[in-house]
Amino acid sequence: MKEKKNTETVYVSVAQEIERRIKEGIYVSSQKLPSEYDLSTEFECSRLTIRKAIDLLIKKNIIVKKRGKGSYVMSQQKIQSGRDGLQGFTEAAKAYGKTSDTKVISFEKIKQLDDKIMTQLELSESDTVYELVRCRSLDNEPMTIEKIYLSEKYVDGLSKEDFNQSLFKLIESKVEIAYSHQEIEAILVNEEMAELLNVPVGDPLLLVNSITFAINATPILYDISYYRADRYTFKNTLVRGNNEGEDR
Amino acid sequence: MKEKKNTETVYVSVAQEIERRIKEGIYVSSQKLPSEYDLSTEFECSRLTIRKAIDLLIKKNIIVKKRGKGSYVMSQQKIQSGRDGLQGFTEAAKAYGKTSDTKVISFEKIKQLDDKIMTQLELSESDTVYELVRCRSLDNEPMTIEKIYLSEKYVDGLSKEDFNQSLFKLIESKVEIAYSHQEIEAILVNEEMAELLNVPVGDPLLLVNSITFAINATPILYDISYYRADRYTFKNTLVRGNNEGEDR
DNA sequence: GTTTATTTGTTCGTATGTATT
DNA sequence: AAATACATACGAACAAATAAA
Repeated sequence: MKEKKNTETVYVSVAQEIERRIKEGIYVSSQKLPSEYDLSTEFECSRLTIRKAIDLLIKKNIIVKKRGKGSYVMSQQKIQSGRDGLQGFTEAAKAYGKTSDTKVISFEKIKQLDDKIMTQLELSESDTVYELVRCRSLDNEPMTIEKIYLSEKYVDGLSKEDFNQSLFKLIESKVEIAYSHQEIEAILVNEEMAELLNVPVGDPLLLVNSITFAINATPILYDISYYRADRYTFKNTLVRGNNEGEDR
Repeated sequence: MKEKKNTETVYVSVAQEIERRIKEGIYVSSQKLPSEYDLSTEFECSRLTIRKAIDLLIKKNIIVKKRGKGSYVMSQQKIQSGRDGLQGFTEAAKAYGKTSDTKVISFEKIKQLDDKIMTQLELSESDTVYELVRCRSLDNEPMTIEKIYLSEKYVDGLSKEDFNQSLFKLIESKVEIAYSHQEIEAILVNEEMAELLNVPVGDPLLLVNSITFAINATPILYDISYYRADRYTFKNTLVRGNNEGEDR
């Protein structure tokens, strides 16, 4: 173990400082930031380093740039599901100052699984698949039910109780998680879900299907999540294209 | 306005070539790309240029990188609402090989507008606001109803017929659009929407509220869109954080 | 209306650090 | 321990968009 901890990379710490100034109100929304050149002088680093720092903040949807004009602080800053990537539930709970809780409802071997899911997981009929059903609550109010399907090899040796904690942490000891594709749609609650989520039948739900992959594009798990629509929304920021590729 | 074609920037054309190879199947999903060094040799440019090209493809969710390992082609490539930023409807239509169509239902001055919306648009009671209601169809099937609220100054001199085309194009002649915040939720269809969208009352809908801003963080328009849930889903890709800033 | 200054965008070259195999 | 590959950082230069003189 070497203790070069603080290293912090210049551009990350510059980004943090700029972000701090925005939060402090030193750089106000709708105000132009100092130019890259000025910032590089102030922070005593190269302009490219400033650019990298600003790129970070653009990725975080805090800043927008315009060629020939300058960099601007973006209006507001919302909590976005998915902004920091996967695993947003517990985070979001923290951000709203709520307690979060995960309960395992069932965990069992599945004999017959939907063909579409099997195909997407790149499994054949001979493979054994497990189904994990969990209920996640905010402030003890059930918010979402998730059904997760994963191949035997990722849950080998694990039992029901192990899944009360972060699923990703468990799986990442076996394989590295890289990204996931998700699809959001709206449906009506059925009896099964109505009971689990404690809402009346006929209420709308947000249904989120997602497939999670490892770095080498191997599908790891298929997740079907049902969110109470009256308590949960997905937030998002779209930035007007920089016209890189094609026209629109 | 001249239409500058590609080739001008090295890293963009490199990115396009790499993307082409992925589409052609030369670089297969789950396969590692050549190293940045090898690519820079092949394309006869600096490694930084390759990195910028790859950064572009990462932003497009086509590639994922892992420090010390390499760059990998991401599995699949889905059409994402919002991938190219705002104004996805017509694009998405094209991608699915469908015809799209926009009809103006109404366009009129509003006297009393919801306080929340007025606040978000940073307008006072004395300001005049217009409401534009449009219906957008795919293959002549109504898909979404959008209610758009904007200040008088952006629609000055325009009449109902002008809005059958792209709203953004119209507005961008007056002010430059930079980004928008959106929020997705699920609701049940009411009678008004049921009729306009031609679906039974009680069906679920995707409700998308969005605020669009100019570069200087001035809110331009407030958009409330209702999407038929049985025909429309939002797709998204979440990438596992690179642990840049804080911990999570 | 043309020129000039400012500001971001792109690209090269070079060097060193860090993670993985 | 060594080779490979990505990450960070510096300096320098010119291009292109924008706004001001």
